[in-house]
Amino acid sequence: MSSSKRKRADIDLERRDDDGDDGSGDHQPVEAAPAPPRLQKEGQIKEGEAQAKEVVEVVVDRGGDASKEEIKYGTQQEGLMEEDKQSAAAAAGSDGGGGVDDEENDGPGTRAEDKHMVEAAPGDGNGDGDHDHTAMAQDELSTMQEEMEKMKEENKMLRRVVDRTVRDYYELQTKLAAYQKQPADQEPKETEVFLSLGGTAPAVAEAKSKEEQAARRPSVGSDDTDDGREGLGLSLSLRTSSYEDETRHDVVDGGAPDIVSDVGKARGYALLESSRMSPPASGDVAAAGGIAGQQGVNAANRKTRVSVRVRCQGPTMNDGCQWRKYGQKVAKGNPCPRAYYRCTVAPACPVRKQVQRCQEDMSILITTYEGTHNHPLPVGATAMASTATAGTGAATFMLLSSTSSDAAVSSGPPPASSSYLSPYLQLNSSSQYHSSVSPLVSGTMGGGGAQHLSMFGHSSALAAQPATHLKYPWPPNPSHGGAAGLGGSKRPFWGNGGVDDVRPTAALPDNAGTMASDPNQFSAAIATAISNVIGKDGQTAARRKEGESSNKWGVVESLPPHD
DNA sequence: CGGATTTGACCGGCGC
DNA sequence: GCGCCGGTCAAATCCG
Repeated sequence: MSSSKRKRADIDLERRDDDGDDGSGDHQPVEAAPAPPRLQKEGQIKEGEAQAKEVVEVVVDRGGDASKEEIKYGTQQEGLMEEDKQSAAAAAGSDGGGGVDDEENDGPGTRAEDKHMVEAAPGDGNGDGDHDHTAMAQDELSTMQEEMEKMKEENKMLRRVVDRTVRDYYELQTKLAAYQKQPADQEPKETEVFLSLGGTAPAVAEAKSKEEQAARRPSVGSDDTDDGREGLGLSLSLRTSSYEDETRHDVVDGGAPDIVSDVGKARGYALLESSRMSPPASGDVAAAGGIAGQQGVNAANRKTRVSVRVRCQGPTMNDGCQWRKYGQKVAKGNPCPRAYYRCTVAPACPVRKQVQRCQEDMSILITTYEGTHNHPLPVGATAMASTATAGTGAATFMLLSSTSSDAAVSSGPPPASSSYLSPYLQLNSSSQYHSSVSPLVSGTMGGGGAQHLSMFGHSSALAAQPATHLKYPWPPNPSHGGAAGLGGSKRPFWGNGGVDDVRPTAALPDNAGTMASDPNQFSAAIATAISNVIGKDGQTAARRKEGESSNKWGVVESLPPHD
């Protein structure tokens, strides 16, 4: 107070102390408030949008090393698309015939009902033409059955594809790790690995384009948008490129527009971009010693920056952490005010986040996390939140448990690249989690001490990792944690209720439908994983301008189920 | 009443 | 050196 002029970096901690005095920060935050209700005005999101398609695209650029990874989990154009179409067609057909009106569902299940309707309809009306009706009904019935059969087959096929994709994904990871090992001190050339499901080839294209530079064009949008909305798909792409290319993603700052445009087109995406600004001496970053929070000083310098774009209806994204708004400002280039939040889960948590909406698509929320949490994340924390942490190098590996088969994740050998740690992904639809993805992130802090952070952790996971001694406001049970569970009341912050779109649920490809149910989660998880992985890497680069800082961005785009 | 949010001012970094 | 701009502070206000 007296000395209002303190250097931010240094001050961070000081201030925190202050805060502590004032409000004894440890508690308030904890129980407090759900996401800030106010932003809602800005957002004005319609519910309808919330359900868009499920497209998840994760792009992680490891600028420092000039590598970029892109994972896209989304529109499975062909397969799913077709399915959708058929569904639609079927639905339409039945409607026409049976006059089903109330239920506009398009799922297969509905169809069955429709069928009945069809049969019934004739009956009620007139007694005449029973034969015809009957005949017709039977005819239709058989037709529908055929359709159903087809659909079933398609479903199988899709499932297979998904499985395959997942498998491929892991393989790629492994390969990637291998690549990483290769001496690439300086600027890795462009390594691109794309994994796509359902012929998401376009995704790749997009990825490239993106990389190409701000020229973020339609790729993303087009791809997803076009077909995306109708179907689900999953694609993953990994790429490594020299960071020069990516120097400019102003996304975070004024750049918003850039991405926005992108996103705008994409209509409904959630982008997760992660970048980290860290000093050239990347290596240290991690080593820096642990908890950034405590090392406030350095922390400032080695801040991890992760930007997440999510189509979110809520005022803010429910990332599982508790935030306190400390400022708001209108940044140049985007009329939408940018809100500044500080993590209040732990008294001295250095993590901050900026939330801003895309000017073009208000439904898209751009959340930028900065710093590393110095405390374990709430069970309900989302992957995104973790991202930040992970980025700092806290995360050594990530675990998305998945029941689903092949996903056999833990595959790859720890990636070894000097700074690169490969994530172990496991997609799991565990019973407890409502079949939600529960990624667990645990990281080793460079300092040698190992700290484990868990995002959506399983209780077990948490248990296993005694991380810090902080008291957590949230119950260890995943049951609560699952974002889903928190109904909205005022519970722990993450309780925001389903909040925004980020509802952990999705599971893997076990069933395309499931995936569809919430891709966001999945995407988020993936994004996190990726970012984590990448995050570890030494990143260098443009630490100066934030705009540029984006050397390495992880972008996750996720669209809610059908628009 | 306590805590969170709002909002204008201030500060420091960066580009010109 | 100046101005712009993003980020943060802190008093005032709002909310539960």
